[in-house]
Amino acid sequence: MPKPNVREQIVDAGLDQFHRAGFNGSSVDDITRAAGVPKGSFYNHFDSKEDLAVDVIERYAQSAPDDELRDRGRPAIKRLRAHFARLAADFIESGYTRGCLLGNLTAEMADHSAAIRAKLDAMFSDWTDLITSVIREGQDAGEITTSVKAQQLAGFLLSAWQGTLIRIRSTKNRGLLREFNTVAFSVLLPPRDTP
Amino acid sequence: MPKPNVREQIVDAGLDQFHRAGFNGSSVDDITRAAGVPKGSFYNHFDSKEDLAVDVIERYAQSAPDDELRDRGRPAIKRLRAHFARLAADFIESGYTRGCLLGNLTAEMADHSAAIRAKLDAMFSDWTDLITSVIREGQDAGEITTSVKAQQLAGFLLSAWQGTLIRIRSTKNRGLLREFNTVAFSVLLPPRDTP
Amino acid sequence: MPKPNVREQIVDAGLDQFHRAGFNGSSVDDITRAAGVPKGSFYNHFDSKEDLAVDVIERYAQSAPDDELRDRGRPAIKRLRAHFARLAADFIESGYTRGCLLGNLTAEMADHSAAIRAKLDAMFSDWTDLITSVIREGQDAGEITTSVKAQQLAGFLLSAWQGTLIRIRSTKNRGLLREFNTVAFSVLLPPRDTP
Amino acid sequence: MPKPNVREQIVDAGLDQFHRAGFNGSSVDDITRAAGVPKGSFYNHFDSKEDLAVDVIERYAQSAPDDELRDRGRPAIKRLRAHFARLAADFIESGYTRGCLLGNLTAEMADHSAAIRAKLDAMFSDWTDLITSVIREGQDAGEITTSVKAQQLAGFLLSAWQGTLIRIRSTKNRGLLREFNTVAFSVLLPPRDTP
DNA sequence: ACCTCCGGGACCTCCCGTTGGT
DNA sequence: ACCAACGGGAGGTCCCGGAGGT
Repeated sequence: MPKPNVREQIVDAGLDQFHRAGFNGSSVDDITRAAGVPKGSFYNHFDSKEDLAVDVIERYAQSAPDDELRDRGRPAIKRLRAHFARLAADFIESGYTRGCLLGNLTAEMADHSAAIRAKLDAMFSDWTDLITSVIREGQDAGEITTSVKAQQLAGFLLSAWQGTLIRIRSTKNRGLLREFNTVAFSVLLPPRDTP
Repeated sequence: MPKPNVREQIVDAGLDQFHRAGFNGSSVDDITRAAGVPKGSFYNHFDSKEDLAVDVIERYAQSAPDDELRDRGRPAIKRLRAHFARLAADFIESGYTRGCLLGNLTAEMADHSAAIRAKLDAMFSDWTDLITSVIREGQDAGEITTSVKAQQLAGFLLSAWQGTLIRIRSTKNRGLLREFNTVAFSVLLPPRDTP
Repeated sequence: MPKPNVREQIVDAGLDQFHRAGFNGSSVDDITRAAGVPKGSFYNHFDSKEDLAVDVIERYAQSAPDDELRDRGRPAIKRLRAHFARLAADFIESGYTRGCLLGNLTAEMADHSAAIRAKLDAMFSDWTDLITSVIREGQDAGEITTSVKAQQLAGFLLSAWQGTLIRIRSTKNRGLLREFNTVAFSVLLPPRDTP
Repeated sequence: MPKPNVREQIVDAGLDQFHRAGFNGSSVDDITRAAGVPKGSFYNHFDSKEDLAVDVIERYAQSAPDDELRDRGRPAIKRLRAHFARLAADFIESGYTRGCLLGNLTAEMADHSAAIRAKLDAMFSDWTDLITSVIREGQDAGEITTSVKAQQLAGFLLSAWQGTLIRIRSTKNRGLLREFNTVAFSVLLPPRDTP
């Protein structure tokens, strides 16, 4: 058991703060106070708040749940549905707050910090890749029959999910989750037959 | 009304600043300086920066282009495509910056300002309503044949668009626009025949 | 019946505000808002906030209760006791807040505004004169037998009262009222005989 | 401790400023400028201006002269007279300005800051206790013979003193000092015999 | 006579990042 | 390596008073 690591505590606290209040809404002071470390210590571990954000994004992505996606024993579509259902459950539990840190920081910081944007891009990319591979497996198994390429489908699902989170946060209407589940997934389904 | 309207100038400048830098990233000083009015005048017109944001959101929504949607002479799907193509063109022209103010402010402020959230909700709602009516017309005309309800389709399109903007801003890869155009719209199209 | 007088309303509101929050704690905006008059009107009626304070002090003194003191049918000491009992009752009812506006403004402003100080002096002087005349009547009637001059007794009573208000506001202990009633008044009483 | 203590300097300057201009009349800028420290440093040491006021009150009370009261070699009444004479001398020297910080802050802030009120209460209480003990010694020695309890006498003396300061500041008439010396102290004296 | 709108400046507070001593 | 103290500057807000139109 490693001794309580100051840097880790700061990253943890930073993750929570950034998720709650955004980058500009979180002060270094807020973060160190929440971490229970002296404020002065911050700059021993990070060059800047921006630097912390990069680490926070990494940690957020690493600790995001992806068990459902990686469960190779199940059909691809079930894995995808389970994945987003899990994300939705967490979101509902929070009372439709916070949303996805990757989306939030993109909206807030993409134009202002190249380092943060690049990290967000990488994490989105990992996520897309993972979903792409699941879709590809579904295609190989014949479960997914659309002609659209796996990577595009993956990217689209992620975009639709991000947008759904945003819109639910503004409307506080969870009905949009149902739309996501039915409409977004419909693009994976085999073409419907004409009667 | 001879005197240049200070309030209007502040709203204009606030719109631009909030769009560029977000709510917390824009200072009242930035805004009044950009508006060319003395900072001290700000509070003659607005109770707070939050109060300004509410007005800015209103103005953003009102000045958003919706001609394409309202052009009742064209088929519904063409109108929808033209609408999002117009939004996309503006976005491309900006170099994939800024995104949609409604989405950005939702991501940043929905959990922290009830007034802002409510305004965002209302504007999203207007937008959804407009799209819903177009879709409904398309359904009535037999162009749109999916069984999903018009309102759900409209909501989904909007979410997908918001998410697409977010993800493009992080990846700087306009490929996602193509995904939106093909995949998102596919849900409107008549069921494809199996060969 | 004169039509609702803007100036009067400002003075009334100013009295209340100054009494609650002091001179520096009350803004012109607070006052005009409380008065229900447009803020811009203020300077049509008063040269400055200081100028208003002078009027407020006058009004405060004029509207202070002095019926008990003027009731020439009763013995002087009873009139004095009734006077301070009335002031005490008002003070208790307020929850030991506000104190005496004359004392408060003296503490806050005497060193900083000659005009205010002069007005306070005048009002204190009127009050002392009134009490002096009551004491003098008591002396003439043989009720008050101390050798101290009436004016000194009056001044002392007023000082003791002001100090009592101050101290009660800090301690929230109304016990000091009893001290005032017994100890301060004892100086008026005839020398006690040793049995 | 080699480094000039910034916090101490701020407290010193704050004491002087609050005493001269009151709480609302003193800005943090005034105080830090007088202290010769950068304004930005203020909030490293105090949570708020209110927080500083609490410390200032403590320091004011601690540095108040009480040698005369503690000089157990002298008769109690002489000690009390010497104490108030000393306070009066300081007050006269100031040109009847400033008064007592405890009384001033009570008048200005008692209704608006619980923390300040509580501190004022404590300091008044210490002061009363000290005077009470002197009076009690006088009673034990038979110098003070009134039947009133020592604590009430002490409280009354303090109230009368506070009120006297207030009234002198408004009238600029030091005659009230004489009244305090003769009338207020008379309550300590043994009952006068009738000739 | 009135009052909307204006404005320069100051209010308290907090920011992010550094420095110097341990 | 740590961190208390620091610091210049900005944060949002509100101040008192005046100018200019009705």
